[in-house]
Amino acid sequence: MSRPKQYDRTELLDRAVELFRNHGFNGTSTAELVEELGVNRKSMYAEFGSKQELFEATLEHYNREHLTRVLAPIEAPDAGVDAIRRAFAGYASAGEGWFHGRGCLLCNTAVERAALDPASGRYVAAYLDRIARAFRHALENGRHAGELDEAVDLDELAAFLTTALIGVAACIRAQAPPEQLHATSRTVASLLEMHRPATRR
Amino acid sequence: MSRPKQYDRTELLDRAVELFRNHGFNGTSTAELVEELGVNRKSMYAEFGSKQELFEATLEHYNREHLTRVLAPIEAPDAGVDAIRRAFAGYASAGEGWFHGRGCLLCNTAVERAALDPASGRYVAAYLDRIARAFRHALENGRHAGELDEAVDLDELAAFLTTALIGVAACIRAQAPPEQLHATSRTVASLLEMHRPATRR
DNA sequence: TCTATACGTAACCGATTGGTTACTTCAAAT
DNA sequence: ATTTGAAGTAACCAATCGGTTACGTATAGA
Repeated sequence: MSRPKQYDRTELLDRAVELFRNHGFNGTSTAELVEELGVNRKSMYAEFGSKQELFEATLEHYNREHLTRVLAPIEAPDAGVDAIRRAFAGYASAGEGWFHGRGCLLCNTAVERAALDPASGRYVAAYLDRIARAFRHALENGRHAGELDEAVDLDELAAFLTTALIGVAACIRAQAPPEQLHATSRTVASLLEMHRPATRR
Repeated sequence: MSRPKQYDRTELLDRAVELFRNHGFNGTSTAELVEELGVNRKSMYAEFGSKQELFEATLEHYNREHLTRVLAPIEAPDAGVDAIRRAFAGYASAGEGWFHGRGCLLCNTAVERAALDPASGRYVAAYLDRIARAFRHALENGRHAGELDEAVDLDELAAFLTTALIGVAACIRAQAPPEQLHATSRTVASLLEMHRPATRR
């Protein structure tokens, strides 16, 4: 064979996540990518092809690695209503800390690129669908566990939770007051609580 | 005096709203602005100074004109709980039509620029505050009209509605399924309904 | 040790970026 | 009618954009 690669693709993608999340696609130049990824320009193009393809690989990586960790509580097989509640509380708290002003790469992409770039649009559509299905899954578990009234429309509630989660992510990116996010989390929790069957309350 | 202007500043700003809303700040070049505004490059710079200043003038214009119309129902002196309900229903419907894939300039700016550009950040913060105060105002009216339980924390509910509204705007921009937005609208309505005083229900 | 092969380096490419300069046009006040 | 001063025009600017080329380098297999 020949000289082995002196970089790790996964590490490069992790750094690309940081750049694209902070500055967006248009706001990140190839010069910045070369510098922050710590790789040579030629190697970067050899590995990813183009800025657009690097961006798509970054979205793919973010969805597979980062989002999987973030959504783990509600995607867990045994997730129930409480997982949803704790997830929102967790996101609200994250908005105060490290994520403040950063937000979620896929939510940022949803606003910056989805309507302009078909490839980004497909990733965003899959992202919204993944979230909605995760909520739907946790809500179904909750109903089976008797945490939700039979009259509740689970698809409708899952759609609402999806929009609310995007709202939280967008507001974290917008550097909204942390109290706004906590209030949102508490209100979502109270909504779920209101849907508990009366007999079990 | 001298030769009068051959353009109308307000018309220019309306066209700039379209461009910046559709392609974002970074995605809109000065060449596009010159062409779509239908004004000469020199005149554009004479009128606005720089792309950044034009963008800020556009945000100001959008907030003063467009948002004032959009928020009118909930900012109206006599707005109550029903105004909030109808506003969300209206936004959800708008997402199916002309706004689909466009969204709201200030919500888009919240995600694309707020964390990177202090001037944009200030406009976005004022925007979030305006929305929260509008909701708070309508909720107060609603309580006085006996539409809301005394136990409800109006600030908390207003903060939640603000996040939810940003979520709707972001999802419209992201070209989310229209049904998701209607489901969100209906769930928000049901939440408000649940807070009606029992004696009046 | 030699060689084939893919990696790393750096200079470079035309196109586009935001912004300016030198000049012409035109309408209002004299 | 003349003067005046800002509006309009178009060519132009350096800097940066995303991407490529030519060349030097290092390593695995022979």
